[in-house]
Amino acid sequence: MAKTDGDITKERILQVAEELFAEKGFDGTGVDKIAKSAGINKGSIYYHFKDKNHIIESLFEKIMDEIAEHINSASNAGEVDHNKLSLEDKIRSEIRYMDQKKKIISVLFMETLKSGNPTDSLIRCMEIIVKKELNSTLKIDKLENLSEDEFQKYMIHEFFTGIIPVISLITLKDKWCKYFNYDEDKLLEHFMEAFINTHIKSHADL
Amino acid sequence: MAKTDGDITKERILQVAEELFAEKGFDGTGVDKIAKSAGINKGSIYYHFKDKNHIIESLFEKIMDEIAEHINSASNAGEVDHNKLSLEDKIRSEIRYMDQKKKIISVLFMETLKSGNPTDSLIRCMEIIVKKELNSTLKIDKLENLSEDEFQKYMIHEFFTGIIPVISLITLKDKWCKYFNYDEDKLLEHFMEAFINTHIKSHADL
Amino acid sequence: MAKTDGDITKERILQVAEELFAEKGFDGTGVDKIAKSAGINKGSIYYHFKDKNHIIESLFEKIMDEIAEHINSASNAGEVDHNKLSLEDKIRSEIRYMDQKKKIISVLFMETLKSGNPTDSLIRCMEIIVKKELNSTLKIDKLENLSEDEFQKYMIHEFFTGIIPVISLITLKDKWCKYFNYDEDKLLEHFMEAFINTHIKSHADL
Amino acid sequence: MAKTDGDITKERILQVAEELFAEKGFDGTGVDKIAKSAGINKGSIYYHFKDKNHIIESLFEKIMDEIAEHINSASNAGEVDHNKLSLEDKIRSEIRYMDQKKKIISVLFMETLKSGNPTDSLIRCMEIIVKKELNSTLKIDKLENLSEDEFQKYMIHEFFTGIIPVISLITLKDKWCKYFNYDEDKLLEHFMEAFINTHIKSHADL
DNA sequence: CATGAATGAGCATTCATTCAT
DNA sequence: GATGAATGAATGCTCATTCAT
Repeated sequence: MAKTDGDITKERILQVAEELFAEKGFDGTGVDKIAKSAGINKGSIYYHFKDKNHIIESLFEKIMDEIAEHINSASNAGEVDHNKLSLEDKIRSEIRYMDQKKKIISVLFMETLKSGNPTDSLIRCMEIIVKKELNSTLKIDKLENLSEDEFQKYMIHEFFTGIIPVISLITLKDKWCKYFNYDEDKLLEHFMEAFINTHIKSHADL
Repeated sequence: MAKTDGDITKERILQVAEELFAEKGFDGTGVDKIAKSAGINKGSIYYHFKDKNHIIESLFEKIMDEIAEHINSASNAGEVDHNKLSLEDKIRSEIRYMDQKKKIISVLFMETLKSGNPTDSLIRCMEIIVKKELNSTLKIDKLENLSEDEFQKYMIHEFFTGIIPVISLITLKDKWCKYFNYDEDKLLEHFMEAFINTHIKSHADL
Repeated sequence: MAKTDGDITKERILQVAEELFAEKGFDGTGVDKIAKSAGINKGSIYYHFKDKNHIIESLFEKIMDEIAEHINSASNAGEVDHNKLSLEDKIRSEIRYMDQKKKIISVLFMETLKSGNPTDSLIRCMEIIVKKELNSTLKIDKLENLSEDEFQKYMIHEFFTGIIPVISLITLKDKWCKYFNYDEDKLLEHFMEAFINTHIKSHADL
Repeated sequence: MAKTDGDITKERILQVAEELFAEKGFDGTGVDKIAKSAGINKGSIYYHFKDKNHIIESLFEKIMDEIAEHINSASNAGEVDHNKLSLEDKIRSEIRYMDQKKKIISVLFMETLKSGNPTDSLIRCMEIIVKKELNSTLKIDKLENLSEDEFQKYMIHEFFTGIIPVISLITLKDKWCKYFNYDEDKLLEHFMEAFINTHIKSHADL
């Protein structure tokens, strides 16, 4: 299970690609640049990935696995630790977690916005989160017991008023702060207040 | 003031470019393709636009002007007509308006998500809307009377829990419906409910 | 015989083209740029000149006519005025004259250096000068009396050790002075000395 | 130290480029044509050279290195061999050497003639030769002992009445012979005579 | 005469991809 | 596993030229 040289190279490619895709977009990033930034030979990339698309697909799979794992570990590790946290702290903690993933989330977002692209990974990825969230929010044993409409109702609520504001915050905060010349911490505070007064408050009504 | 041949060509380029950028992204769209889709010669594009960037910039300027004008005309035309509408209807009407602009908004969104891009047009564009909204929401004569922090507080609230959910709805709804095989009208209904229960409700507290 | 608007435009085109060709070379200069620099419409150029080549050809004809005229007027106007000048002053005066034409001479030179170009205008142009010079140097009534070899002998002597050093001085002096950070007047003095000690001195032997 | 495939390709590019640049000039030669003439793919050129300018720069560096080496080897190999040659033979030998380099010298000349071009390679290149020549002509131990003006005096003399006639002969002789329908060998003889009667004779006075 | 607009071929350059070593 | 080298299609852009008005 030890990491081979190849594994290390592969990981470096993914790491660098994530960075560059977030900076310039998938189409705006050349394989050449990935290779150069990773300090490896361009041909090497094609040893590890069948083509450029395979790189972004791997990135998408990786983030989806990580999020799934994060969600499970959170609820497991939790019970004791996690439940002691206030709701606000939980949200802050989630935002902090998301912030670590902001690069790949930006990429996910950009690609999903392209209408001519079958990519729906942002939705697929966020579905994992929302389903989990729904699971803990609702006192229902099984999600499957919900009618499609009820499922969509919650899904849409969580996605558009919960997830989307958070990932927008994360992916846009740098530009926001630069544009308004505003402090990031203050932005986060105001966001928290707004988020609690909208999305979180609405949870009480469910 | 009559439209010259050149103006018509220029408009067709812009029109086609908007469509294609929304489909494949800015970097994913070749100037060749724009020309072919517009039924004109590639060189012609460079007669009207100094380079490819100039096309997207023109598109951004155009949407910003249109939105500014839309906002003004809405509040002016209003008083009688507009005020008769229920709040819900007003929101629906705004969503319908935004829906017409969804292509360029997608492009705006994608480009703003690229961290290595100075583009902040999405923010700049939405700032116009939020400022106007703030103006009518608050009973304050002048926005300038607000402290920077208070201004940011409202701005952040409106942007991340008001505007962002709406433009996400608009730009992602096609993929959402396809992914979940769900009806667009129903999606809209659920969104409306969620939006009212979160963002709109929070307005009462201001 | 009055200059029409068209004539003025044509002259401006030629003037600007000369400037730009000397700066960037014929191939390095776009018709677009000529038009822009001349402050006229690109199509206009094609009213006055059938194609880009026609511009440079006109330029070449013009300089050849001017030089022919200069040579005749010099020897005519002369006799009194001109003959009063010392040999050195005559050379200085010729160099000053050439200096006014340095742009077109540069172009002539560049184009003649291209082996794949039928252009031999530099040679043709300089032939005029050398023939004239020979005429006044030699006490022979008719150049035609010379055998081909004798003609070539003088021609080659005048061209390569007389004309060429002078036009090289003229076309390269700016770069020389910049490269060595040397004063132009001093360069001219040193050149004069060298020129007199080589080419001019050799005239005594003829 | 063995030549790799890449080195061979690179050399072929340089070789072909030199030929074509001399024929049509730098701006008149497309990268496409270089590739086709070299029998390689266009993209390959950009693997070996960062851009078109890099090709000409490499060519300039190469000739400068070669000339520097030629000059050193000439004076070293010499003493015995070389000094046995008559002055005339030495000149002929130098002309023959220059003739081998006439293509790149033409290019050097053309580019240096463009006023809008920082290129001063012709001067820089010839400086090497003149300095060396000065070293052997003058009985002075160190060039550095000369005042700037004295240095310039000799430099200008050698350059404009020595080097320039020679490289003009070399770069223009084909056109001269074609224009006058004259024999190349005879041209060379006449040039030699003229050159000896001007530049070489002047050396006696130094 | 001059202009705005267009055209298609050509330009330098970059792309994703392949493959022998 | 990794590298250097190559390939051909496509990129963004400029070119000389044309022509209706």
